[in-house]
Amino acid sequence: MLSKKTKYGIKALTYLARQENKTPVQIATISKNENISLKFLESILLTLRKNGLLGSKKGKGGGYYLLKEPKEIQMTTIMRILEGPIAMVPCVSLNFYEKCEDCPDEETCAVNKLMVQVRDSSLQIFRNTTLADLCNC
Amino acid sequence: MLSKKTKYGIKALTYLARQENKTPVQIATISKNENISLKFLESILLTLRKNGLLGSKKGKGGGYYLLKEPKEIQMTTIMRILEGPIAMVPCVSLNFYEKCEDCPDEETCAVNKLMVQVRDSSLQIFRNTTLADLCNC
DNA sequence: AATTACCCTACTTATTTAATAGGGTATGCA
DNA sequence: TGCATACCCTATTAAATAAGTAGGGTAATT
Repeated sequence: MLSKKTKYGIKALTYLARQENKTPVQIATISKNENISLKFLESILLTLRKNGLLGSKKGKGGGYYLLKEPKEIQMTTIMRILEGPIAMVPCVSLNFYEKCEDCPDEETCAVNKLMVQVRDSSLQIFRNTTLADLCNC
Repeated sequence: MLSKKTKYGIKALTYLARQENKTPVQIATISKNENISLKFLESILLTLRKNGLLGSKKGKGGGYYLLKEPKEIQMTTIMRILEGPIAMVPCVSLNFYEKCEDCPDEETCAVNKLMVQVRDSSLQIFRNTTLADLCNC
């Protein structure tokens, strides 16, 4: 299940991507337009800034803005920052790999076998989709 | 993230699928061989029985057994019973649909748009994979 | 200097997950 | 008939995560 955090994050990013010029947009503006709890959104945007997707400007006329062109931002990047692993199990994760405690052998594990396929197909979609594809711009 | 319940369920089902004849297999046997907590496995197998995938036999020589041929059991069926929705958000779920509380319009929603694609690609894999594909038989 | 708006920490509530415990009941065989 | 086997069912719990709340601090702009 996709967390609200990720959902809201994607919505906020598309909102910023739809802006004509790169004027900073206030948190409160996004919060209002996208029906997202202000404080919760604040922490999400902060995460996105710390991970290099957003820039921010303080003081009057301040706010958040995209650091790259929407078409340069892959969904894989966004998903990994907000949601974590793309894979459904750690033992098939490329960026967050962890060995299973049970399961003596990954090679012959039925779950592993299946989830590698699911990971790859999701990955293909997330790689081929950019922020520009998600907003109508 | 895939729940342990689903993971264990798939492992148990493949274990049963690998049996030569359809002799019932005891819970304790599966539990031991697949490193699954006995009591937890018990509840998982019960769910699978109630949903028509497994049959059971009580008393001495009893246990669980598959009701269909492994190649007749799609992964979509197993996933929906154990994990629930295939989709990452309820608003794109085919079998567990729910409208979003936020989000005024699904048509123009960026998250919806993306998650429909992810759902479809996962669905394609789960539909084209049967229990027989997962075990080496 | 005042205002605006980001920045950060800590806390809380609800939900879900992954068990665990402890019996109850049906079946088959001696 | 009785006993052992093995499924069947309910309730409880510990831990983790999600989602949000509260409140104040700090930096930048006008």
